[in-house]
Amino acid sequence: MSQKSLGEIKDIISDHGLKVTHQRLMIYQALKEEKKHPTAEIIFEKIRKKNPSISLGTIYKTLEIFVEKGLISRVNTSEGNMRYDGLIDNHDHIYCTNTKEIIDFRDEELNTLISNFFNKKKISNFDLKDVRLHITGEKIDPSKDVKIN
Amino acid sequence: MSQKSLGEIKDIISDHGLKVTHQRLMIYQALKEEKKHPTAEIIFEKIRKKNPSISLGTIYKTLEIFVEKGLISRVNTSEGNMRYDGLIDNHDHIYCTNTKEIIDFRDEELNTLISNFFNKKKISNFDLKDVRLHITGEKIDPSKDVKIN
DNA sequence: GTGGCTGCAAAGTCTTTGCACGAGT
DNA sequence: ACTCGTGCAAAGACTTTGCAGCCAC
Repeated sequence: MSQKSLGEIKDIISDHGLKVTHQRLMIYQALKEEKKHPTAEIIFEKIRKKNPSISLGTIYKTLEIFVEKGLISRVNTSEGNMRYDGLIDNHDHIYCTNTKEIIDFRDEELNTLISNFFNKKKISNFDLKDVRLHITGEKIDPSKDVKIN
Repeated sequence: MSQKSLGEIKDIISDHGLKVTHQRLMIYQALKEEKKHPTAEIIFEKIRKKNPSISLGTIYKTLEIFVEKGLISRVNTSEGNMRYDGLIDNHDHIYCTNTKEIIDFRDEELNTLISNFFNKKKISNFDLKDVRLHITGEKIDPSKDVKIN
């Protein structure tokens, strides 16, 4: 379902008023594939294997443009670097303090709970756009995945 | 209630196994006073007015130690810098995208809602420590405060 | 007195910027 | 063709580090 064809990706990019270049296709794809909310550096290393001529500056510029145009989003962290998220649907993040992983968490019941709450709880002088949960903790066995029951 | 005397602050610092120094007292106080979750730079400028000899390096080192020892906490951001929070009770943050302010949000009903949810929703191979909300949006009138009704 | 703390400056990391060349429409 | 995007390298912002001297305990 979330796997997109090359043609679809081209459309997404050009629909946002951007030229479709090889670099942009690769950056977009790399981010979609990478589930762990990578840094610019990680995307750079990943793409470089197939395409050694790409530059880190381009990765930064492109990610910034994608964020600006709303194709992707930034992830909040308390580490000193930026991480990106290729999925822009309404979901939450689980932060693992030992492995530094950021894992997606999706739950419809929770989303409903939260939006019901903020429908009655009004905040004045504020135009609310989005509410996300930051779930913090640590993996018990770092070699295995976290699983949501 | 949250206003602490000098003696109380000294106790907090030494109870965490740290030497009580003038710089630490000032850094701790500055952070408690500052409601907007300041950067190291902002704390530096604030303290410098009264005490011009303090160094930025000390601010960074001290904040880092305070975080490590649990006296204060870091705030997650998607900007390129670190911000700190002097209040470590369970509360959420409102992020204003135009003024870059981070405003505290406290609601007992919401805390209960969330903790009830995570009591039944189990995440395996994960030791959950903390759940916080990131409320994003923007001030309608940037010159006035956001008010929670 | 001793070990931890501070100030200073230098180094390090991450990110942005400027510019000439190259590619997409 | 014209404009926008890319690569490179330099600059910038933020943070960490090393070390000599200083201070709390």
